[in-house]
Amino acid sequence: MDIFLKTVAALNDETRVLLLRFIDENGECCVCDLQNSLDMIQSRLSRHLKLLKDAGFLRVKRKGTWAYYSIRSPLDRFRLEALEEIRHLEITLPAFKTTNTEKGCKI
Amino acid sequence: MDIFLKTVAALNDETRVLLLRFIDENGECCVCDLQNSLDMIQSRLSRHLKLLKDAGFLRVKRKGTWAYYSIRSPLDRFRLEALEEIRHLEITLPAFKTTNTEKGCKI
DNA sequence: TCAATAAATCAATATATCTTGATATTGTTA
DNA sequence: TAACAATATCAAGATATATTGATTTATTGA
Repeated sequence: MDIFLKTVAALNDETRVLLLRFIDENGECCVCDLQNSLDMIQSRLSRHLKLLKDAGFLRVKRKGTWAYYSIRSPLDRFRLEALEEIRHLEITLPAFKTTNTEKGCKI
Repeated sequence: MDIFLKTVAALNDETRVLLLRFIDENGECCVCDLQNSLDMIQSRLSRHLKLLKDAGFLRVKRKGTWAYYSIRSPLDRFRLEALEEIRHLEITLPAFKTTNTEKGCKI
C-alpha cells in the first residue's frame, strides 16, 4: 500500500507531470538545464526531482557537481502505463534551453 | 492534464484505495453496508465515493433512498491498470457486514 | 401531509503538501 | 586550502485535502 501511494502521490502534481514529460521527450537533463527550460527555481526543482526519483520514476547520474536526471529503466508495468498516459496528454512543452555548454553541463 | 490529475488524485488516498479494493472484491455495495463493514462515518464515505465516481472509477445506481456503488465498466486502460495494481496490494480487508436485509438494502 | 431513513452537502478544524528564500553540502579549480 | 558553482536541505508561510458533526435533500410509507 505504502509504495503504491508513494508512486501515485508522485504523479499527483502538475509540476511533476510536466517534469516527467519533459525529461521523457528530451532525455537526460541536468538540473540547471531544467531550471533554464522550465523557468523554475532550483530548490523547487530539486524537491520534485527527489520525489520522482524516490517514487521510482527517475534515476540520477552524477558527474562532478552536476546531476543528470533521466527516466529510470526498466519501469515496472504500472509506472510505464502512467508514463504512457502522460505521453498522450496535451501539454505545450517549453523548448530545451541549455547553458554552460563550454563548461560541460550538456553532454 | 486536468483529467489525468483528477484520476491520480482520486487514487492518492488510503481510504479510497481501500474502498476501491473492497467494492471490487465484494461487488455492488450500498453506502450503509460500507459504513458497517469499514466502520466509517457516513459523511466521510460519501465524500470519498463522490471523488471516486467523479474520477471515473465508480458508478452509482439508486433504488429509493439507497445508493449502490460499483466499479464502473468498462474502465479505460490506465484506470484498469491502477485497479489491477490495487488488486495485488497486501491489504487485510474487513468482512462484508450488511444490515437491513429485511428492508431491502442488500440486493 | 408528516415522520423516518439514506445519502449528500456544508462549515470548522486538523493535517499534509507546495513554494520560496536562506543555508548547507559536495565537488572543482585556482 | 580557499573561493566558487551545482545541487540538496531546511524553515516559514501559503494552499490544498481530510475528518468530523451538523444540516439539507430526497424518498418512502403511515
